[in-house]
Amino acid sequence: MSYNPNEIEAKWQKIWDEEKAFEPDDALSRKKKYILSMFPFPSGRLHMGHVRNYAIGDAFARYYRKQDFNVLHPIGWDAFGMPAENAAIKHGRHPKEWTYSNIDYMRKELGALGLSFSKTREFATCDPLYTKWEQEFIIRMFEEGLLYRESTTVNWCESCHTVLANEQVEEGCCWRCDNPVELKEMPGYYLDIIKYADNLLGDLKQLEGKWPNQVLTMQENWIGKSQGLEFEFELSEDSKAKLGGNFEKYTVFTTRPDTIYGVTYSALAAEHPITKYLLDNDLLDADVAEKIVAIGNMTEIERAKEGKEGYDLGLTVIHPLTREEIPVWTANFVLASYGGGAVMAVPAHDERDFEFATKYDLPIKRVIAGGDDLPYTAEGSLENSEIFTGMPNKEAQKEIIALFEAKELGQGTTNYKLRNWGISRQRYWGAPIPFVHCDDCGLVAEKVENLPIALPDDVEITGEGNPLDKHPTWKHCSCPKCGKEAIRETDTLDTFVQSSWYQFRYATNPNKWNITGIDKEEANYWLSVDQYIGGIEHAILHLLYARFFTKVLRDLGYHDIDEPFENLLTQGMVLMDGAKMSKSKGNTVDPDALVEKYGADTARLFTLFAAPPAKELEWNDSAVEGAFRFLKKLYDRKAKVAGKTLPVIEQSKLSKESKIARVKIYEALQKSTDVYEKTFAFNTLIAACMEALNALDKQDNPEVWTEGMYIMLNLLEPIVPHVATELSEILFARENLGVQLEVKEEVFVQESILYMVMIGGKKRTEIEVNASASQEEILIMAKEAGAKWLEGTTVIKEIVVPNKLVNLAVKPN
RNA sequence: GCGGAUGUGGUGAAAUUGGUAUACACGCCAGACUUAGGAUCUGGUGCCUUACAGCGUGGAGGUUCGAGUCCUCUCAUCCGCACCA
Repeated sequence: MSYNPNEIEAKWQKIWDEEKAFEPDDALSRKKKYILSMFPFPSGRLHMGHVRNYAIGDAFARYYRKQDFNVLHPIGWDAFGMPAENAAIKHGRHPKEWTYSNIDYMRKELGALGLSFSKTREFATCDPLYTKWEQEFIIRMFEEGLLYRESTTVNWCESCHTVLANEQVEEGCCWRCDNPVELKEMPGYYLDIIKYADNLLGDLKQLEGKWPNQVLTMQENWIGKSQGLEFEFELSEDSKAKLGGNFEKYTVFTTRPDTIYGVTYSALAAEHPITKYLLDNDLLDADVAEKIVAIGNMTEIERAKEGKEGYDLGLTVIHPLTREEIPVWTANFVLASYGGGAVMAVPAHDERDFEFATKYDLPIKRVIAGGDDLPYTAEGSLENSEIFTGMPNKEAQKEIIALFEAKELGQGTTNYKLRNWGISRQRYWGAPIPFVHCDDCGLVAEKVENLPIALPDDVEITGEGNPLDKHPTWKHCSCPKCGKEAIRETDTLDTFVQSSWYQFRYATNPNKWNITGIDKEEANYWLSVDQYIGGIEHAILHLLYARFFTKVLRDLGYHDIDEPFENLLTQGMVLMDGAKMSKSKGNTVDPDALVEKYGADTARLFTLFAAPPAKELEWNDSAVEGAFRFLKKLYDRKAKVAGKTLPVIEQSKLSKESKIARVKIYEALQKSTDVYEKTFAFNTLIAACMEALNALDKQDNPEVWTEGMYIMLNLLEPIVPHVATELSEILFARENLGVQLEVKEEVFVQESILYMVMIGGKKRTEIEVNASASQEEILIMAKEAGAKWLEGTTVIKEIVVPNKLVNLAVKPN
């Protein structure tokens, strides 16, 4: 009978289902592996990126199950989010109905791929039982002062009608819809991720070698720690008067305190309170005011493109050390969001300050020696710096901070580029933020016993405004504290909040899901995730948030884990004609059609064979055919197998071809451990199996065939589970899938070895040498064989690399 | 500009970590079987050569008996961040 993947795959999927083959052991006593592929958003259909992601994860899970680990390999649905609301607007479907019906369809698609997921631990993040615990965490964070509400300038996406976190803005545009982001002043909820910045940065060290370097450096840069001096500029008396006595001083931050004597002006952001005061009180020329307002309305990206622009504010401050009066400007390159929105400017030693000073003809004072050209930003000794003159600048940085601290003028401090995580979204399809606004009590957390605060089903979704806010009754409630009439918060949580703790939810036994969010003992047993697999696009977003949440939940006592994901594999994209597959480009391959035509095993085999997992995968229809051909051949060779168990083979009686076949088989077995535990190069393991099958085909010993198939099916089971299990069932009653296979060293012992003979570094000839030959004997043979090339030369060095080659270094006579 | 990667046949890619470069697969060429084949099987396939030889891992140097692998410089491509004071 020929290979019929659809029949075989349906059969085994049913059996695995009935056997509950992939549920983890609740005993928590065995050694464990937690294998996790990033969960999908239920968009409607799987795409090839999903197939790749889950094929990789499934290979790990099945491999470790065979190694007798207790394996947790769960799947769920990242189910809240904009597209559900867009579907509601476009097709009039309720987000909940849309989401759950998509989940039902995609669950079937995953099933058809034969993925070994736990069925009992599946959930969707929009399940009320998930929301309930998430809201509890949020309230706990509020109680601990990690969550606060504040009105500030936010990133606003007009197309999504919602606020975005800094991490969700890519080159000034919305990460989801690519619409340019606007700045808007509005209230929102924030998680104090900056409080954990140092912890998040420091723990990256634990991940070195286990996470891709690229991801580690991206996170490091994103956190953006810098150390320096923070001090205050006192306004001159005239300036204080001009500002109506409302301001005395303002704070600036510098990483270059060594250049403090080179300060020739100070610059404020357009959003700085002093700038605003001047604008609000008409204290600037009308045309200047207009231009400053225009700057304030630009995004940071737009400002960067504009080039340096600024205006004299007509104010002066006092230099803290020299007591000189220094002019104050506003400048478009000063960021409101960093370092207090004000800087000291040292044009001689900073490129931006230099460019600005040159443009506006501001003084430039050199204070670091070195080089001829300004700005000079490298190391050097101080000059024009009073008592610090002559001191190396590195040393001066410390000394000057010490001086500021001694005189109580400022202090050494640390700044981060990382901004606090804005988690409120003005959308319906999300987890409600569990707070209430009370006229008397202010912002009050909902009582934990009232959780979950569920979404109302009867909403009208038009795309205009927040449906929760417009709902006639939902937001009206009583204050959890005083009982008076109050208004429920209508913002919902960023969907990245859900994906920040789902790894803990899977670890909690489903029979406890209604009594606890995270079971501490189970979390401590299962976490960290031993192997996490997902796309590089989450290098900052999800992976930073999930690390943050893990640390916060640890500190709140929910578990004792420091890092959620021990090992990270970032898979490459699936491409077609060199471009990312996308519906709009029309270059997609439909997984359903692929499975229908060739079967899931071919889809999985091709995906793992065509490229190493971290690299981009270029789709190739004929290579898919090639993968299918290999499986057909494998299936066909079942006729060659004679025994039902692993035979004992007498090596010495085998033909040369049979010996080679055994070597190839055992090489593949050796490779397997390496691939799953170190290199993740599934493509090379598959290649090794192909080589083994080719070598088996060149001989006809039934015992060698039996041994070969016995081992090879075991090795291939994680990759092509259906056909491997089917053949194992037919040939070996599946006995070969459960055993620990051992490498037989005698297979690699050779009676004679082929040595390459190199003369003068060039490959010249080969010699066949008895395995027991001594080094001297080998050299004599090599010289005989290479006599032709040794004529007229003297051998000056003889190298014998055991089992490989002889190299004779020569010089002409 | 800063940071991270990657450069190997016509293509996707290997190379036990310093030891016969191009395994495995796709494609291509030839042949077999066929009424036919976009099916299957067999053989061939880095470049230049009739052959011997020579040349070949982006480029230029270096270390070494020996370099795809180590060092220095350089070029190209991709990705991320981007006025962070």
